[in-house]
Amino acid sequence: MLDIRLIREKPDFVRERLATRGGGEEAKIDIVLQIDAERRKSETELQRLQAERNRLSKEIGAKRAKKEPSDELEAQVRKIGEEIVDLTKRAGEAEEKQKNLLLEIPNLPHAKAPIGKNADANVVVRSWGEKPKLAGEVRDHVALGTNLKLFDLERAAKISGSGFICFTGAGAKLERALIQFMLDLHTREHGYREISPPFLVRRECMIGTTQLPKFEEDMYGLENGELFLAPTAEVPVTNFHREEILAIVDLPKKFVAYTPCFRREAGSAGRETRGIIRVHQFDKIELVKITTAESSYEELESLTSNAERVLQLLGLHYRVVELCTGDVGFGSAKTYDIEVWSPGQKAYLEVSSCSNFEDFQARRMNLRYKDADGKNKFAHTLNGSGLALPRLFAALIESYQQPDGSIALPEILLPYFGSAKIDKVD
RNA sequence: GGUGAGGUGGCUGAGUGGUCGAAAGCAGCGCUUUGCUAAAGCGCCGUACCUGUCAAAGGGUACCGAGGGUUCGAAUCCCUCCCUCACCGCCA
Repeated sequence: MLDIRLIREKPDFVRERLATRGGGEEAKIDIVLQIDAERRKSETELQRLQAERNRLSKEIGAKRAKKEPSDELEAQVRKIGEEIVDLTKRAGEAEEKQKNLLLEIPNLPHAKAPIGKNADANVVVRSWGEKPKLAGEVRDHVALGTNLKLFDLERAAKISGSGFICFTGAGAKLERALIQFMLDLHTREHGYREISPPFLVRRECMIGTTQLPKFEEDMYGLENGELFLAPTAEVPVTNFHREEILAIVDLPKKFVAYTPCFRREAGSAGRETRGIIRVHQFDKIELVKITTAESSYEELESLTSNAERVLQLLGLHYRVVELCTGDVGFGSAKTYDIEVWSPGQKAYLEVSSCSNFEDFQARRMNLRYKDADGKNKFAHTLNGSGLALPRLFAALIESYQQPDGSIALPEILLPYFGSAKIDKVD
């Protein structure tokens, strides 16, 4: 949520930054300003009347104490009371309207973000490693996985419909090994605290991390829209400290969580849907940070490199892309996507999206910290996958496939997986 | 699911219709005294919003779990809901 005071004081600046997203959101600014002016007018008048009522009520109390008549004053206050009822309703409505509108205005992209309409304008900021030189026929993860029975998409569909994965045998074990490997890496070497959160989250939390109200059709809801299946651990973990005031000495907070993620993927039918690349349920390791305004961009760099480390240790080629203004997510000011190379797709697959939301989410969830001067400030929140599993799984088996159809796993997984290769159905 | 107890400021905890945004204590901050430490004394010390201003000071309103109601006036009375704790039942 943008700060209404910023909108009030620098409307041109806000409009200009929003316009770089190319979504026409800047048109909402005039409406917000108009509602804000109305709201404040009713509020000021309301408060004037309340002050008057308080004053007269005290007089009535004083008169009664002295056993003097107070009928006239009481009639006066009764009349003010009626006006207050009316104005309270009007002020309340204006506030509600303003809040709802503010919830639908996206964050301002960072001042230095590359300007552009869509993903074509994203900028590759670095890449690591090289595309693997594979001997013989290059198979994609579906062929490899089917052959070695690492997952079973047809039976998953029998259970849950299309867009679900059922890992089996060595595939299930590899999934588990990767989870354990990543959790150990982030907790032991990168200093994150492990959280195992609930997967069902309340509506307020979904609003807090910006999945709602705009993207409700992409979410799985239960209990009449009061609970949702979390589409990412970002939701439960970032909201962990919602409505709190943290001590500055406790910042940054760094959390890592392993959870399944549930997404309807409405409207993305046919896009990148082959195999296990885009599904309704997938596992993910998520990194979340809560920090100060001063340090959030530094923390974004380190968070991104913490996620990259997973690919480096697994020896997978990837690149890091900075998203342009037209491609950054609704709540984000700045985002790096980490894209792993998939030999099977002959394409880079997004396995992590590392974002700094600045105070956009914190304002929605009223998450603050007390700064060095004892003043309460909205925290800055960040998150990124570290990493998303099915795509990592796909890139891994494709990159390490052998001419005979087996998979030679990177050494670092040995203690987690228990053997160096997958060469037969288990 | 049932029964009972309870939700007041960073914490503990008073307050049962009027001058209560709320006693007191603890913690925190500042000052004084003091050889150091300690202790004592004095003062300050919630949040949001509106207004005001270059900025402030200042003024005002709201908030005692949430939402309604009664009343001239509600932390206080009434209703509904939520949450926490304890015990019972059921259950992975």
